[in-house]
Amino acid sequence: MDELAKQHNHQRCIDDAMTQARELCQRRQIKFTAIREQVLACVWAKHQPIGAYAILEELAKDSTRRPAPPTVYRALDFLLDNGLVHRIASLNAFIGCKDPSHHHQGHFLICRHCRNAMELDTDIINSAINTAATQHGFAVETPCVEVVGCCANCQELNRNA
Amino acid sequence: MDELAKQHNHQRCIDDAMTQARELCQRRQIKFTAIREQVLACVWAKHQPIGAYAILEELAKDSTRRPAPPTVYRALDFLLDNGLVHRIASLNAFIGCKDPSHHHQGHFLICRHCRNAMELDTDIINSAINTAATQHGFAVETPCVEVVGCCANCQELNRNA
DNA sequence: GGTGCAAATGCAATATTATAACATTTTATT
DNA sequence: AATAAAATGTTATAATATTGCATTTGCACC
Ligand SMILES: [Zn+2]
Ligand SMILES: [Zn+2]
Ligand SMILES: [Zn+2]
Ligand SMILES: [Zn+2]
Repeated sequence: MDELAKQHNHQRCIDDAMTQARELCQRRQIKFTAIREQVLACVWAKHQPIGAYAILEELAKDSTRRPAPPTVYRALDFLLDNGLVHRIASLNAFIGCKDPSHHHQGHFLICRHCRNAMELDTDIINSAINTAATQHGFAVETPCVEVVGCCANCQELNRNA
Repeated sequence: MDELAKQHNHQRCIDDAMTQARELCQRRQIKFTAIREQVLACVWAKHQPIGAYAILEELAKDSTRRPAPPTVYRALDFLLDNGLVHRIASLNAFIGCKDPSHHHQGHFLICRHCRNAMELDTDIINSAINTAATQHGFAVETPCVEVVGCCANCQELNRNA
């Protein structure tokens, strides 16, 4: 069964992520301010990548006053710099990183139906990229892999439909 | 020596691309109109991905009247649909496809210094992606691989600098 | 040659994503 | 308290992309 299927206790995903973030910021002596925490919570609300302006809408709901775009983008920049979120270029959207303590550029499987994105934790793809790049004398810095397709859960649902 | 190095005769890249496009459109009974041809020529002017608005500027130079954004985007949509160009999501830019007759999603090595993008023609990366995806029951549709780094030529130049 | 249709283009407005520039507030340090 | 640095607020604007509708063009049909 896929980790994103119905049974999964998402509150635990959220709690884990927020706890990891707090601890990571403490270790690194950087500030996990209220805004940064709110933005990270928005990002972790779902396993679907969320856009900056959608985050802005969420923040507007939670407090009486609506923050301006730079507020959200600055928080996102902080979270990106510290590896707490990844940016999905092909969607102009952001998603929480499941392993922020270890610096890396995530690879994502993005379901076209349910919009969930899953971060891969395999080295297979990086190896293949390095092999191909090396053949051309190219020095890899930041590989960006965003695979659109259909997740296991949605394939199952479509079979039953 | 890298194919993008100084020796390479780029006029030939352009001529080949335009000829291929004309023939492909003829075979498929689709229209290679003047605008589409101009846009494709802009895209092929360099090996660097070019943005839609930069294309628009180029078109404005060549004729007295400046086209509106939809003109360029429609031509790009046509070229994308027919595999004549690829979109580089991480740059919001477009680049000519070097093998439009064979339907595929390109993988790109993008140099951070000279901005040239090279399309890979290897299956290694696709295999790795499929392997990783299959482990999660994910059905791959369109893999997007955009690797930023430093090309062979620029590494050479930096060594000498 | 005209008629009608579909595809392509022109055009104006607007949506979406992201950043620049500068003011103000907060926090930590001396 | 004085100072400096970091973070946030605020306004405006840049950059990318799309919607909706009018007009033109190319082409099949009569
Ligand atoms: Zn979850
Ligand atoms: Zn799905
Ligand atoms: Zn060339
Ligand atoms: Zn280079």
